[in-house]
Amino acid sequence: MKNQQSLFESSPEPWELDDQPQVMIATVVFSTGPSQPFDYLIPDELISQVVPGRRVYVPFGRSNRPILGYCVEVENRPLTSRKIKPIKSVLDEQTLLSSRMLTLTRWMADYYLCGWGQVLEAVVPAAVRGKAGTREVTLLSVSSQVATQLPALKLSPKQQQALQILAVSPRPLTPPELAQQASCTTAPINELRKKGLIQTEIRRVSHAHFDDESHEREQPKQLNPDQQAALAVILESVGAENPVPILLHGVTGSGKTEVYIQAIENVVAQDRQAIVLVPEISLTPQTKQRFQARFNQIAVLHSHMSDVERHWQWKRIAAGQVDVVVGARSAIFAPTPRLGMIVIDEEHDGSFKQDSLPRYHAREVAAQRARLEGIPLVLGSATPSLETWYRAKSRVYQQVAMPSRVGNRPMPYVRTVDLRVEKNPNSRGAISRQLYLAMRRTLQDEGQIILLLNRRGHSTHIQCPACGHVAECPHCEMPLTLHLEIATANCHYCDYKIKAPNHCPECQYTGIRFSGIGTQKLETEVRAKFKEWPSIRMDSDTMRKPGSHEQALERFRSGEVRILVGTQMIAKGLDFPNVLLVGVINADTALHFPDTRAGERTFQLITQVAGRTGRGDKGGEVLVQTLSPDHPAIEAATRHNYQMFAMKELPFRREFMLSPFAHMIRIVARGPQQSQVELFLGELADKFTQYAAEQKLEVQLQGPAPAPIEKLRDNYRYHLLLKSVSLDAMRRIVEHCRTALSLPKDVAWIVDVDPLDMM
DNA sequence: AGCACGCCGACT
DNA sequence: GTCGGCGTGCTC
Repeated sequence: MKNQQSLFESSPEPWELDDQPQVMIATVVFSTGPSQPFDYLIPDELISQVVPGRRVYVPFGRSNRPILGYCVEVENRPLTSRKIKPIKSVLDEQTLLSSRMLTLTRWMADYYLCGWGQVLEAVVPAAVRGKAGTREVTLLSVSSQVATQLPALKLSPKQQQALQILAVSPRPLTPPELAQQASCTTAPINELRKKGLIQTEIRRVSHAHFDDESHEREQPKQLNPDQQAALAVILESVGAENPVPILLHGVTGSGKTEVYIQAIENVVAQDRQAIVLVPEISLTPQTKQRFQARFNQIAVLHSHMSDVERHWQWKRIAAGQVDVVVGARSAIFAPTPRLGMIVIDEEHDGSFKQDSLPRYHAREVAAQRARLEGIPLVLGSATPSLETWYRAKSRVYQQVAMPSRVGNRPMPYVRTVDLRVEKNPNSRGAISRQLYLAMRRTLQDEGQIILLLNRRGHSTHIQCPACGHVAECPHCEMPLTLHLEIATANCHYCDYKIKAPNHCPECQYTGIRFSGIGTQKLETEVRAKFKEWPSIRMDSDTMRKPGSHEQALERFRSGEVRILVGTQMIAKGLDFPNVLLVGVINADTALHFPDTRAGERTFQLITQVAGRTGRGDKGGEVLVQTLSPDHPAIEAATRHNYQMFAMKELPFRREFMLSPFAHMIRIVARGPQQSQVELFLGELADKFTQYAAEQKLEVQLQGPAPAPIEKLRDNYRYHLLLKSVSLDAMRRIVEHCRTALSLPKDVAWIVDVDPLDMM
């Protein structure tokens, strides 16, 4: 590797090179420990096995303890450094990463400031690394040579018989099989192996098999002119040399999925594969069915998959047997051998950003992968991220719009309900008079209703009216949420829970108050007000069991359930034509978060959930309850006006040097002692400033300041924001300071490049 | 990340 | 005197 620090002071002069013996050297990276690459000598006998993308055991450190690393490069070059150790052995028979995937992961390590090995560990599923569902078997056979001279051999009776049986066996046998057939123990068999009369082959076999159920097939749908135009743009770039990513900006219900599918059909017809990324919660049976009905070989990668199946699917994909891979974030790493297109549906969705190491954004990784493979990337959304929108406006990306719904259905009519003036004594609770009447009307018209409330639990606030005491998590100092069904007060940031208090723990007053509304309380209110209509609640509390999601949606689809209450998991992708009313209980929940993306998130959530109605012939309407009906994000969402939202939001982002006008790196430090954490991050900030000045790097520093979640699981948290037009400048600073500052005993810090979440 | 090396305090 | 505390620094 070029960037590896040499143990020698200088590399040999050109005239010395001829005399240097050329040797095979492998560059190896590790998933733990030091993040820089290390060179190892490849022994002659391993030359054919040591291949980039396979794992190797190498001696490491003074004690030469064997550790596992990824070979990322093999090179024939003169032996320059004195200290080079040989590779011990090779673990994988097959390459885990193609050279393109190695390039991609290398880019990720550079971009997201983490070790290459750490990236590889995240990209290759644990199930694949652990070879889940496979087993090593020993297969015995007799070589044809030995078989011909069989009668001439002098052997003990048992050995004679075992050898005879093996010689006539149509397939190789395992030792226990042979022992059974020859009715002997493995002892005589081992004797034969020792004598070299039996050939031994050790093979890894898979026991897993997952049947491809046959699926009902569907024919391509007729496209409307907008869809045809969009498809044409995408297909044009399928054949292009270096296609530019395409933003498919289509309103909810405009038929984006059909466009993706027909584009992918074209790719598959050319014997290439496609990857389709969808948000975590959109990975529903409907999504799966939709693709299964149109493609022969698809792999759906979801989080509730067993290790054995995950490994099996990975192998199928790597073998080129899969045409379309559908999955959440990590499906971007699917080992498709001839990738022809990447589609990201709902590209604005926050679940494409990983919140653990490496903190990548699948959209950015996809853009990079598409670039490396020279293939189109299609980004679809009704509410594009401002990053993507801005790139499209600046002609970095191409844009196609689908401004109307399929079948020329109108967009649903959206009204706001101003909660500030709503003071009807009949409507105490979460449902305003107006929403109540609309619900009544909808139910009488045989329609279905979706109610969105983005807070789970029963009551979000537990406070004593006598002394003012608020029930808080002792580990996170955040208010506890009452969960009435199990009579507990839970922390939503860690797993702390206590029995629901019936008196104040401070002053013993027995009238402790539960206020603030969650989905659970809303459900109770709905049941009380609409006794005769069945309802169902979907949030992470009720959808815990595998299959419960499917079951709940099926009950709603069938019409058995008329009212669906839920958190944001019901805001996306659902396509039920009989939903005639959507109610947003509180549009402001996300609005007042101390986060620069609060407006964007609110706009997206309202627009998305509003899109769940008006999908049939009976139209649809949306009621948005809010305390701030004049907020630009809410106003834009009620008018289905993305442009209006973007034009309000972009100048703000420009002024405050926020994405997409600048890059940001967020540093979060945490530790059990507040002063220590604060002090450390202060020192780090000083180091940053100092180095930036030294190197004349234009970087803006904000903080250190307490993070919005100041304490989490007994750890105090502080953060520091770096902003700059040049991501490279910031990366250099962080990289430099990472080594220049020693870390106090129990303080840890993380680096988040292009953060989405500021909590 | 581990692990060796090293430079100081309480024991046989 | 030496056993072992954990504070630095190196690992191809």
